[in-house]
Amino acid sequence: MISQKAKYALRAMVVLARLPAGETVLTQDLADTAAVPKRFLEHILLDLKARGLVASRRGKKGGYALLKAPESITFGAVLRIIDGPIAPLPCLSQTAYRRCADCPDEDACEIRHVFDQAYEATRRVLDKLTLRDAISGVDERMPKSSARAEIIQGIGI
Amino acid sequence: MISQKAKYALRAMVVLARLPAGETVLTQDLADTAAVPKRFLEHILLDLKARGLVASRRGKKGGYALLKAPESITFGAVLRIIDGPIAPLPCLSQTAYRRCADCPDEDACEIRHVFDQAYEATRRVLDKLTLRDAISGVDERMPKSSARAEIIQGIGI
DNA sequence: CCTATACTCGATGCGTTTAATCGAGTATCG
DNA sequence: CGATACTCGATTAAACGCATCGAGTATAGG
Repeated sequence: MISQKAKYALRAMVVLARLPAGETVLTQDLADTAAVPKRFLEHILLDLKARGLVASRRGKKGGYALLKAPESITFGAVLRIIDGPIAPLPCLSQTAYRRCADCPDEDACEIRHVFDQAYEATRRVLDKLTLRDAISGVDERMPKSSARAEIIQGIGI
Repeated sequence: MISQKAKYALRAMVVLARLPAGETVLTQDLADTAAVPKRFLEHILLDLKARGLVASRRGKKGGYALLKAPESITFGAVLRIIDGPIAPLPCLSQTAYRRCADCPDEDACEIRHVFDQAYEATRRVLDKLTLRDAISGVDERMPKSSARAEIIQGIGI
């Protein structure tokens, strides 16, 4: 199960992905739209910002916007930022490899071998599907990727 | 990530799957072989027993053995017993469906749609691969499925 | 330049889960 | 009948999840 926090993050990112080009959204509005506790959302957005997925502007007329095009933000990327490694075993993680303490030989580990296959199947989905995939088909009239640069420009990064 | 407990359970089950026909193994020996704290293993085995995956005999010459053939015990089955639902979202679980509290319309949930695909990919692996798959190729001289009935017989279930 | 607005961010609370350990109880073999 | 070994509820310490609070800082607009 993914964490509640990850669910919040993904819902917020989907809202941001639907945002018209050049617009930002206030944390409060984002919290209302995505149904996320505002105080909690702040922390989530800071994490996403630190990893370069969103940008923010302070003060009046402030708010958040995506820093990358929706089609270049995968579900896997968001999930890793919020929940950490997706891999079912630490010894399978690409982003945070850690040897199992009590495992003498990884290549001989039957459990690792099975979960390797499971993980690969999962990755093929989560590292492929993007925010664009999530919102397309549901609402066709949204800002196209070409307009995304303006948002970044407009926010002054 | 799967829990440490699930790792223990799977390691223990792999050891049991390798056991020659008709034999049982003491909890202590199983704990040593699979590198699991004995006291903790007892609880794990009780869970697996309650769900019909293993059988036990008390007293001298007691111990544990598989109650089903290794090829009919999937990794998913063990995982569900120990860690609960495998599904990344409660609203996707077949075994423990639960609506997300703040979701007005499941069919319109973009997050659900993406994770549905991820989950299906995972299930295709975990609900297909069995203990037999795990041990075959690593050690070819092990009890074949036909011998499994004797174990069940021998243990008096 | 001043102030209302809104992002920043460390600290804290607290209930749940995880990963065990303990000890008393009970069944079984020889 | 006694040694062995499974049974099982109680307890525990640490970590984690899910937030909330308050003080701080940057910015737009008057």
